[in-house]
Amino acid sequence: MDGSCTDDQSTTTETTSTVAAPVTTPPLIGSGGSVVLDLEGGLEAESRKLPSSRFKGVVPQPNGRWGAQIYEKHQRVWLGTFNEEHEAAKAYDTAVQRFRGRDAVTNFKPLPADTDEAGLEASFLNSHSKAEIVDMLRKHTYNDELEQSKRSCSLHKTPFTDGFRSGHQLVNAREQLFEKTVTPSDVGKLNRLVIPKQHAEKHFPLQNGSTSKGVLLHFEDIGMKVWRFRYSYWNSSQSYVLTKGWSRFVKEKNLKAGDIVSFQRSTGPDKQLYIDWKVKNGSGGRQEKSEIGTSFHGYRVGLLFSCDELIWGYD
DNA sequence: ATTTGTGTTGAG
DNA sequence: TCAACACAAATG
Repeated sequence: MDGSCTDDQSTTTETTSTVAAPVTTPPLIGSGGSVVLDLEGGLEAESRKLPSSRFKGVVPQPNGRWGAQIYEKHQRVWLGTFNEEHEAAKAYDTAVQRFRGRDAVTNFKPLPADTDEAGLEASFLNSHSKAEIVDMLRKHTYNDELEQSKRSCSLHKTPFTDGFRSGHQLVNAREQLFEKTVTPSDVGKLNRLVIPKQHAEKHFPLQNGSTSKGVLLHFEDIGMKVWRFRYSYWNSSQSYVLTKGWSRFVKEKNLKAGDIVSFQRSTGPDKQLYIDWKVKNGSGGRQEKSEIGTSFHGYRVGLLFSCDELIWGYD
């Protein structure tokens, strides 16, 4: 039935590219189509032909997913595979801007240029090699890296951010590692939190020997309470997880599915790890009593970040 | 057993 | 340059 592609047939909006791309996709394939034999075995009209994407740089994969690719110097550069067609299209957009410059033709980009955001992303792109950008795209970590880049340099125009150079008030500067919106099972009776593979491997690499038995990680929360979680890799589900100790965190913070947990790490030599959480976005303020009085902490870690270019602690 | 992504080709 | 298609290399 509907199994075949999700032919929304263009929702118009998709062709918002700057200049070209006025048409994208012939409205409808030649109805008459000249294709003499359409009926054949007719079992699955799908099994034979692949969907064919409406987006530039996007190609269908046999398993229903989407691949992104860009060409340079006569050869293809693979940008990875994605579940959603538009994700692949966005990956292409990112790549094409890094490869061909600011005003290359994209699938979406030319959205209301955020003036500021655009500049930040542009500098982010240029501060990385093509290979690095491609790598991020293939690993699906581009957005995280970009966000992190934005945070580290809040170097606006303000010449002096008074209040900061207090000399001794300089608390631990942290960098955001990643966030995860917890699933029902993360806060359920399985007593474990699955850490998305790409983040786990990047930030919490397990040593060869530790893979099976795992390690004990220490995290400090907003109230300076230290949490210890067993971190290991589960071969059965092939996933990285926080197990022992996790359920207590869920209980104390009263975490619910949809809430977001965030992991940070000190940028200093200590490499101290931090954990924080916030209630699901738009969750009309579900504030449980939470005896600990944590009531609501605005997730302000973002303000504590340091920028590599800002040197402060050098006594 | 699946999935990725490369080899290759033909069209634009 | 680009995507369609086939299928081998890579992964699980």
